[in-house]
This record gives sequence, structure tokens and C-alpha cells, in this order.
Amino acid sequence: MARSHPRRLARKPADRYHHGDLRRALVTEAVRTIQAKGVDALTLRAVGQKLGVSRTALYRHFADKSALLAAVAAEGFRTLRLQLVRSWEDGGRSAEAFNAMGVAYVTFAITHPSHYRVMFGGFVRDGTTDLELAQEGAGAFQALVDALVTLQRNGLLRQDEPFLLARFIWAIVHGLAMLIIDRRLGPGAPEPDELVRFALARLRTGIFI
Amino acid sequence: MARSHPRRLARKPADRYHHGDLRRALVTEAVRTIQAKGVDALTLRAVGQKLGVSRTALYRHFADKSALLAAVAAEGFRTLRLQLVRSWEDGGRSAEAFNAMGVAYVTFAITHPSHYRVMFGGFVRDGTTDLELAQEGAGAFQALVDALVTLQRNGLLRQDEPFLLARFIWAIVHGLAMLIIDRRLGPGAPEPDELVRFALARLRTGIFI
DNA sequence: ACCTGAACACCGTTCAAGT
DNA sequence: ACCTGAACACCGTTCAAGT
Repeated sequence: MARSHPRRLARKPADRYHHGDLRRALVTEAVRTIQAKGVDALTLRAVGQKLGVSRTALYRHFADKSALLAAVAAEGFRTLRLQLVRSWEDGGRSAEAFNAMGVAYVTFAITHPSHYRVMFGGFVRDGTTDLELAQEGAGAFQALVDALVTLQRNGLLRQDEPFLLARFIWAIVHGLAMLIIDRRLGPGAPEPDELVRFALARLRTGIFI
Repeated sequence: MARSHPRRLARKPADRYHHGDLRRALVTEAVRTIQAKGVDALTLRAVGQKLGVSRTALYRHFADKSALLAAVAAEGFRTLRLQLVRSWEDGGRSAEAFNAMGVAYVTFAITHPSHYRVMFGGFVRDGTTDLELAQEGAGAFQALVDALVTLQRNGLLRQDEPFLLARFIWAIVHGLAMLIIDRRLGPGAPEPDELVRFALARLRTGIFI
């Protein structure tokens, strides 16, 4: 009965230090804020406040705001890779599964537009070569390369240099995703699915006569 | 001989008001700063100072920073359109000229990475539908559509719906441009020219067997 | 080691006031 | 109409100090 007013929120948590993995909690909270209100709305002060931690506690785990954003981007690439691999494997590593990968890629971007922008929008400071970010980015790319190599082995795809081919495919889905997110395709634009389907169909036949 | 120290810079310009078109000067200076030091380095205070104007003079011509960035983006789309049209016409509106347009697009982005990012990076406030920006963006897109329609008329291109086809092509060059700018293609990536050439070659044959 | 509050330098924006 | 300086609210970051 030491507390006289149990209904009131305590000003300080029982344990003064953050319990568990503060670094992880910071990234999660940052992702949540970015998804909900956009990158511009992300402030270190608000993130700290949300976690019941001072606004400078973050500097124990990240060099600066850019480093936090790099972690957010890395997290995004990990999620993206998992979804790509799932589409590929669930579809039986077939040409149809390749199709599903393309749709999954664009769907991820449309579903998490702000997060996707952090992954690609140049928010991470230029000089920085964040190791985790580089690895996760390369990992997502590798999922695409693996699928292409498999298709080539099965005689379904031209024998182009796999990395060059992968960069080309990546540019297509990335371009589609970005244009859709930025609402640059105009009001009369077709649905994302239709765009992806058209792109894949033209990759099948070429566009020239 | 009223001035006792001619060598010293005058604190104030002879005429207290900015001469000529301040709006135009603000955009030009913003473009210059962005190109030289990136979007993050753009501050309204610095722009004003560079033009010998107070830091709030800008608000006579733009609602806020986002509106200035919209004008910067619109300017970028205009320049891009001019370069696309020039490549198309100088190449004789041929299939080869179409090729040149693709190279010109990616070249523009690589030559003006920060400016290009402003055009697409979601810097312009979401709610805003800046008229000038919408028009210039549509104009650049139309240059691509016109070229495609001409190629179709000449029997060089499949008779797909031109706008759908244009969005597909746009996604490809935009995706290539963004990945290159963001240095996402890795250290072993081929030169931009090679990427564009490969993309166009695969658009010719398709990628499947 | 990890966290804190106070302080610093900086920014976009507003506003009453000047010509 | 166009421009100005002062002021406001906000932010990332630093730092000496606490446990």
C-alpha cells in the first residue's frame, strides 16, 4: 500500500534501465514510426520517449541517426529476402514461381512504402558503408540470382551472365515499385498486378517485332 | 569619393530589393546547392544568404520548403524532357534513336544524381499536387509515349497500349538510374552504358528461351 | 557499461514592422 | 507588393555527471 494513487502512471519505470535489447527495440520502434508517419516524422527524441528512455540513450547503440536508418534499411532487406525466397519456393522454383517473386517484390514495396524508401532513398549517409546493410542488401539480391540460375539450369532462361541479368530484372521491379510509391504513374495508371504481369509478359516476348 | 574603403565589400547591395526575378534566382540557387552538396545540405537560410536576401524573403514566392523543392523537381523534368527529345530527334526518330533516348535518360540521372533524387525521392510533400511539377512530369513522360507511338506507326514495335508500354520502359530506365545512383549494384557492376545496352537488347529478344 | 538532463548549434516558419 | 529582423518551436548531437 505504499502507492497512494495506483491509477496514475508512474513517472519512471520500476527498473531505471531499459530491459532487454534496447538496440532491437529502437529499430523496431523506428520501423513502426516510419511505416505509420513517414521518414520525415522520425525523430530520435520521439523514439526514445516511446520506449521510456532518454533521447540520448540511442547513442549507446548507434553512432547517429544515419546509423539507425541503416539498421532500419537492413531490416527491410531481410524481410524482403524472406518474402522473395518464400514466393520462389512455394511456387516450386518454376517459371511461375519467378512470376510470383516479381509480384512479391512490388507488393512488399507497396505495402511498406516508407520503409522501402529508406532502403533505397539515399537516406543513409553517403560515406558510410554499413556492414549489416551491405550484407542484407546483397542477400536479397542473391535470392534473385539464385532463382535465375536455377531457371537457366532448367533450360527456361537465356544463358546470359546471371548477375547482369539479375541487375536488369531488379531494375524493372525496383523501377515499377518506386514509380508506384511516388504516384508517378498518373491517375489513369493500371493496378500494380497488371503492370507486373505486363512487364513479365514483355520479358517473355521482347517488345519489338 | 564618398566611399572611404572601396576594397571592402558593401554590407548591403545598392538597391535594397532583389533585382529581377527572385523566384527564378531561388530555384537556380537551390538547384546549384543540391547538385553541389546534396538535398540535405539545402537550407533556406543559406539560399537567401547566397542571393543577398533575408532568410524569409523566399516565402513571398513559395509557400514553404516543399514548394521550392517542387519547383526544383519541375525544373529537372523540363531539362530531362529537352534532352530526351533532342536524342530522339537527332537520332532520326529511329529504333537507334530510341536507344539513344534510353542512354540519355540514365545519363541525366547519373550526371545530376541529387537533382534526380528530388524529382523522385518523395521530398515533395505528399498532400501537395504542385501544378507545374505535375505538368512537367507529364511532359517528360509524353516525350517517351510520342517516341513509342512513332515506332509503332513505323511497324517497329508491338502494338501494345502505348501508355502501358511507356510505363514499362520508364520503370526500366528509372530503376537502372536509381540503382546506379544509390550505388546498389555493387562494386563489380558494369558501366551504365553496358547496363542500358543489355536492357535494350533483352527488350528486343525477351529473356526467355 | 549504460543511462540521464542540460546545453549547443542549427533549422523552418511566423509575424509585426518597415519601404 | 516586397523585404526585413526578432522570435518561436523543434531537432540532432555533445558532454559532464550519475548508477
